[in-house]
Amino acid sequence: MAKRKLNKEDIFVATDSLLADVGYEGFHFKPLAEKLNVGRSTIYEYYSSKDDLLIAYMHHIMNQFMEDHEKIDQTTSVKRQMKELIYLFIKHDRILMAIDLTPHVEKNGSEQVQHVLQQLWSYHHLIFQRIKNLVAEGRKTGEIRTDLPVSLIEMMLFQSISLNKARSQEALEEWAAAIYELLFNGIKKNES
Amino acid sequence: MAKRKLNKEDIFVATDSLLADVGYEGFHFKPLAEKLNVGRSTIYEYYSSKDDLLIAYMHHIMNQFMEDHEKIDQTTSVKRQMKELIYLFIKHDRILMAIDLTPHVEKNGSEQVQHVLQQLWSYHHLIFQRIKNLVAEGRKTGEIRTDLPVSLIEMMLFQSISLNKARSQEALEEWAAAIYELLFNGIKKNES
Amino acid sequence: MAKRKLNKEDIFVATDSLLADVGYEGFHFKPLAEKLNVGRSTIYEYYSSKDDLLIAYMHHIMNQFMEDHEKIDQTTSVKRQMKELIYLFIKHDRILMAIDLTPHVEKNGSEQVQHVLQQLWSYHHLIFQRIKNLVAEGRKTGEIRTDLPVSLIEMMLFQSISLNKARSQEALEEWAAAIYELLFNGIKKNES
Amino acid sequence: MAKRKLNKEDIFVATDSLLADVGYEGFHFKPLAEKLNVGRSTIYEYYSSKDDLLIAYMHHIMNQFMEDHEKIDQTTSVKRQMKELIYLFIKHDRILMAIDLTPHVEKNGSEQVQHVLQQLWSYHHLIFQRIKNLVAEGRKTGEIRTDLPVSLIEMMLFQSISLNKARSQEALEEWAAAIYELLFNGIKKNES
DNA sequence: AATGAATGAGATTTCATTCAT
DNA sequence: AATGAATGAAATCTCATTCAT
Repeated sequence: MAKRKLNKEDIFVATDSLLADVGYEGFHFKPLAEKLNVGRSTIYEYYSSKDDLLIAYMHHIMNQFMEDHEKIDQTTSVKRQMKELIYLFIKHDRILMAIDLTPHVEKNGSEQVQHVLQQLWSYHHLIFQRIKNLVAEGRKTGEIRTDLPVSLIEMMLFQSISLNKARSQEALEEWAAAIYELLFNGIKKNES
Repeated sequence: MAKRKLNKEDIFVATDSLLADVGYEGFHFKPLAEKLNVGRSTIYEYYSSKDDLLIAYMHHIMNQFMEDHEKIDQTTSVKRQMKELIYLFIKHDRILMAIDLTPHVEKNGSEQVQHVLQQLWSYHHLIFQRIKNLVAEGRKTGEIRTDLPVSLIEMMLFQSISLNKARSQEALEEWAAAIYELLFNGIKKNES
Repeated sequence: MAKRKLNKEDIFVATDSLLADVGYEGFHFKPLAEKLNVGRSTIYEYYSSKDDLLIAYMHHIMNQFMEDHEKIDQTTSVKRQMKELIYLFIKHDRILMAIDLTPHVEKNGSEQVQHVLQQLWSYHHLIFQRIKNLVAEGRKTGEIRTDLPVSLIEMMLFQSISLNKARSQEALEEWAAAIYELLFNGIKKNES
Repeated sequence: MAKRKLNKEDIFVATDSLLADVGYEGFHFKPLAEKLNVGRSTIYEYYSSKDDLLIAYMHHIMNQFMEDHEKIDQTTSVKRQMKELIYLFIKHDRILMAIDLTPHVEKNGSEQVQHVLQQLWSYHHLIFQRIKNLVAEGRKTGEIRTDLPVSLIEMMLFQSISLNKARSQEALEEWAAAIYELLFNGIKKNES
């Protein structure tokens, strides 16, 4: 086996960390290479362009989420499903970042890229659709108020993904539960 | 016979519109100059650099918010104050955009810039502090639940700024009210 | 009028000279900029990419040729027309170089470029078709031998473009006449 | 248990084919290695650089030609010799490609390379000289017209090498004969 | 002998900024 | 005050070549 320093997994980790630090702009191969302790051009041995890398990264993140997402039992109550969904959002907090990358990459329409983007978009759509359906169902079953704009509820749920800054791994579930609590029952103290 | 074409106010308007359209990346002097119908170099007569312009813009946005913000009557109930604060967030939805600019500008530490940034940061801090105080007070007065993490409540309130996409001007108040409703009473239907 | 050093005509001249020196590869913006005594990036103010410049150059060359080409009286004898055509080839010896550029540029299919390429190709085609027609007609009128492969005659005529290396301007006509003589009557001494 | 996969002959064949396909630019070690089914770096075991390989290739092509060339009987008539020479050009159509490589390699003056280039140049020169001598002799013996520029006749003969695109192997001789016919007797139909 | 991996040099391109008028 | 023109720094990408196994 020859000189082996790098692998795609390493690159994902560094990409993730760099993106989290500086966002899409500011995401250049120079700092990425520095993080990985390799020459800038080495990365091109693994991904033939910046877009290529980002697409692969997005795919990776999305897939991880979709895998977990499919495990949610769709036969239980809306409340229960929403609780789980929120938990997933918190656990996979990178999807928001990944989704935010889409518009930047969409520009260059190189064949292959377009195809993967299509799939990513369908995932994105699926996630949002999932929320929409849950809210609609919750309204029917009387679990969710009908006097609030649906779009607001949907957006609020979706936004909850981004409420995860700097959480410790263990506390994830509790944090997700708290978000659920807040969204469902509000912050007002109910007199008992 | 100097053509009086341009003034700082015009530049702010164009900056705001361009930033809203394309975000920080994509914000270049070429399109900005096109929007203003002047030569690219003309803008340098008013701001000595891109950072300079952005700093001034951020300052402008912040000031507008702070002005309104000071009008909030701090002697009324926490609920009332929070309602008004949310309304202000919705009305001044540009502050989030302005705040997001900070990390991009921070890079180069040119003396003057650093000073203005400091002030902007203090504003940012002040806004967040305001939320913190309200939440703390609400907890004391029993208006706000104590079984939810304070930081979550604070973040959720702060995030509400970004829930303003594509609202019509008239509907602002209703939208703000809905957000308030959601946050305070939750999305769960209460059996009456 | 502001600092004016450069114009598109200058760039064409330098492009022509550089292409003649080093061909398509070896044609880089660095030496071109040096020839023009400007910074490398300055050229981008005039042409937004290397392809862009080359396309414009090809267009320029082709147009010059087509202009002259249309002046040929198509009602005279095949011999006369061919003589004139050969003269044009010699005079516009750059078209061969321009045509040779086509395959290099064709790769990147940016919208606008494709369109201009189409036109260039139609010119190229037109030129070759012109030769084909003349040869066919000459065979009918008995001016041209029928015992030689048509394609060979066509190729030989077309190749004559490239026989122009380092001719002095004044001698062009004589040189063209000599080529015509050679092609028509051969190099063999006819015993009179 | 070393896999005996590669030898210089294989590399020549692949080089020839790749050069014919894509020309000098486009001639990279990556596609070459793919054609050979070896790793890119393996080629360096045989040639220490791209230039090295190309020089060797040119040498190879030239030698093949020179070998055949020496077989031409220099005591027969000019016409006969010229006919044979044209045939050789057609048969060894690769020399033109090889000669075209020269300017690309000349750039870097690594000692060894320069020496081989010198030799190649002498071959090139020798070929052209051969034509020159034949033409001069033909003029003396009255086989060739003296009213045409010598240089034109020489160039025309030399150019005939490139008239070989896509000929089938069997037809080579006939094609060469046709070229000879055209050059010697012209394309004009002689009234019998 | 063969090769996977890494890399540095150089080419293309973008854009904020300066300069001369 | 306004601007057309020029430019340098930095980013993306390619490829010949080297290195360690």
